[in-house]
Amino acid sequence: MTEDELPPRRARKLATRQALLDGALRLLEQQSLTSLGLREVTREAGIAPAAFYRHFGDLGELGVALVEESFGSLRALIRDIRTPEADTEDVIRRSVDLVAAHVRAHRAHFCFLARERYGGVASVRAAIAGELDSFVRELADDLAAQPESEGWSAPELSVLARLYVNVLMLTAASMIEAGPDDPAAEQSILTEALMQLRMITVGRRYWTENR
Amino acid sequence: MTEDELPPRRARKLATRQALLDGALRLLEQQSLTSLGLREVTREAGIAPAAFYRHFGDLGELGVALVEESFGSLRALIRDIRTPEADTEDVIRRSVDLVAAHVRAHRAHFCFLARERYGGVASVRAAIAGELDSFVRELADDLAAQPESEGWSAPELSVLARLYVNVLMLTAASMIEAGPDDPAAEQSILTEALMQLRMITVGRRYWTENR
DNA sequence: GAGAAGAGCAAACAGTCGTTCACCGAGTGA
DNA sequence: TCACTCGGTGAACGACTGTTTGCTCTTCTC
Repeated sequence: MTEDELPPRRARKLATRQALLDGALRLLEQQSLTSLGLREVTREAGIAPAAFYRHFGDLGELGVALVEESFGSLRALIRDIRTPEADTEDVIRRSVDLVAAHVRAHRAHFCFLARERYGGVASVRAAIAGELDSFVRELADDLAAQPESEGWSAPELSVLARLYVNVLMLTAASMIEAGPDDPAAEQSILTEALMQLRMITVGRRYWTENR
Repeated sequence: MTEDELPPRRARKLATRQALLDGALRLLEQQSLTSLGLREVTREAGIAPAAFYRHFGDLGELGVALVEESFGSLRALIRDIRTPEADTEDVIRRSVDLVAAHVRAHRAHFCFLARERYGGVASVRAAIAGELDSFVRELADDLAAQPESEGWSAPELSVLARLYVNVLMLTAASMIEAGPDDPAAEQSILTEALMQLRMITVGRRYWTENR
């Protein structure tokens, strides 16, 4: 096994930086980024207020860092969803299951993304939009590689991909809003998402002959 | 023509209440409800901080009132969209146009709704969700009355209606994010929304034979 | 026209806020 | 080993916060 691989100096700095991110994320489950206080965050992280400036110049910077962290864990989910060959129904079903599992495992991250996607900090909104765009592009590429996409133009595939992504993001947001302790509500949200994805996919199948 | 119809006492009270709502809405274009300050709002409305309590016990109460006001203007839009008989393509096109016009006319209201739909104040989130639910129910009823809905169950119609509503709400949110002075971006958002609605509608047409 | 009601005000309350500053002490690199 | 870098500290700053209190002055009610 390898050693820590990091000089203790940098390691400690990264650790308290992470403490700041974790503390902020915890607080952001109940409020929005614009209402977050610098002292509040440092209190939650267990450091002095002034130490904040050693890591971020601004609470907005911390917000952007949180976006990167959130999408970092999302990328694993995306990689799991992207399986080139499989029955369409299976892909849909597995996508919904994976999103559900991921929301359960990273509730705070999704809560943050849902809240700040149209929140009050422009730089954070832009960061989220950019990450979602690259997600949409990846999905559009995957869709393009499938035989069902014969006769589809690139813009059409992009629009379809965004529709899929939006449904999944709204599903995640609904799960967050339902709370973690309501399996019945969660189940109905997931079956609804399943049906919406199926409807869209039926539309996709007959699109070229009805466009 | 009729007189003011209102005792001057109540009229004045309603006027300053409206000034509070207007001022808050103006501030909420750049921040979120949880970060809104009571003094900030009263300053914007031109009254003393203490006078706030004559109208609302709480900033959350003001938020709920803003939800009602926002959906009040939305209801006019919904009534316009609901036209029993028309070609499906026409309905889609007209819906997108109406949403676009309504966003342009009531930008601040949509900005508020997009931001607080998953924002930090639970009572406001609940109020928005409730209004959206009743919107979904109305649309589902309209859809049920159409001949294309033969063979559809009530839950299926509800799911479809929610999908339509979500697309329209996300379209509005995208328009807000693009800003009022970018006609090119606005046009591409609207054509994307149009295509998404068409794809869903194709799915609807072939749903019963592919479900 | 007298008295009650109530919308709005200024002032004061104890807190909290973001930011700056000099300073400490442990890790770093020669 | 010695100078140095630098993450973290505690104190202090003025500004701003939500809420309460007692008070005006207009409007309503009888």
